[in-house]
Amino acid sequence: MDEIKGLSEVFKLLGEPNRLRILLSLGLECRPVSAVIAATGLSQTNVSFHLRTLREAGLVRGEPNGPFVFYCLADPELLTLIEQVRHWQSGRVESAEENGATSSRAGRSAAPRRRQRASG
Amino acid sequence: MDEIKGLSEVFKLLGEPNRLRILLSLGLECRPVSAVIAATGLSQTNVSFHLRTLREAGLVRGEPNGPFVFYCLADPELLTLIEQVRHWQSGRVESAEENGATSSRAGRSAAPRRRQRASG
DNA sequence: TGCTCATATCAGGCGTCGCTCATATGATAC
DNA sequence: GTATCATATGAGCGACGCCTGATATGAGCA
Repeated sequence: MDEIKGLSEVFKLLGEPNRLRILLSLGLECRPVSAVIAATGLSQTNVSFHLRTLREAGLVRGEPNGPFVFYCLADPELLTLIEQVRHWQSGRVESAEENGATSSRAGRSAAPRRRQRASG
Repeated sequence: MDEIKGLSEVFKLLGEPNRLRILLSLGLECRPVSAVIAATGLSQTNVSFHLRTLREAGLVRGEPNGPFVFYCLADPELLTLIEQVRHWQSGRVESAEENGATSSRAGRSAAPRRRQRASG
């Protein structure tokens, strides 16, 4: 597989808010599905669905224990990476808020050149 | 905005293969759109579309120069973060290839418990 | 064996978004 | 002013994937 494609697939997995919530709810522990449901407030089937996706991608692993299945990160290093991006993003957000006096349009990063649509 | 939602949006932006290709084609330089098109092989309008998305999200900035618009990363730190994840991912890929003797089903991370669908 | 609880899976609906075609706009040269 | 080149934008289509409701399966207990 194309390397960049494979890399983008990791990002894509993390790019779904509820899936990211699920991963972060695990932290560095192994937790039963019910704990993930309680922590995220998502439905059981939705959690199960996302956990399957994460499991098949190799980001988490499931370990049966009696009637429970405990899920944890397959590699704790992933959490470190996520936290690094999180730290970077929070810095951007704070920086953007400091520039908050600009209008919402400017906040959307106006096109580099003046441009008007004739039909506009 | 919900912090995790905001974080997932960064990942989502990076989770689109062509958008990631565009970002990586910039590297640490400011480059005209035409260079991005040449480097990625994507159509002009598709590149422009993605650059707009990246620009509005604040990941890149565009600088007009004569008839050209040069784009670069708004924060070079982003490239560092991407490369870190890339390094992590390539380690996983190599590790998975070393375990390549397993069947494709096992490679897909079988469900934690034996499960058969009666209607299967 | 039947019941309860925990979890997984299936199928379908619907919203999101990547890409294309057509076209508009800005900058420069003649 | 016109032509050319570089780039941006609008609109629409089709693919994708999240979520839900229904249901299946496994484990434990009486």
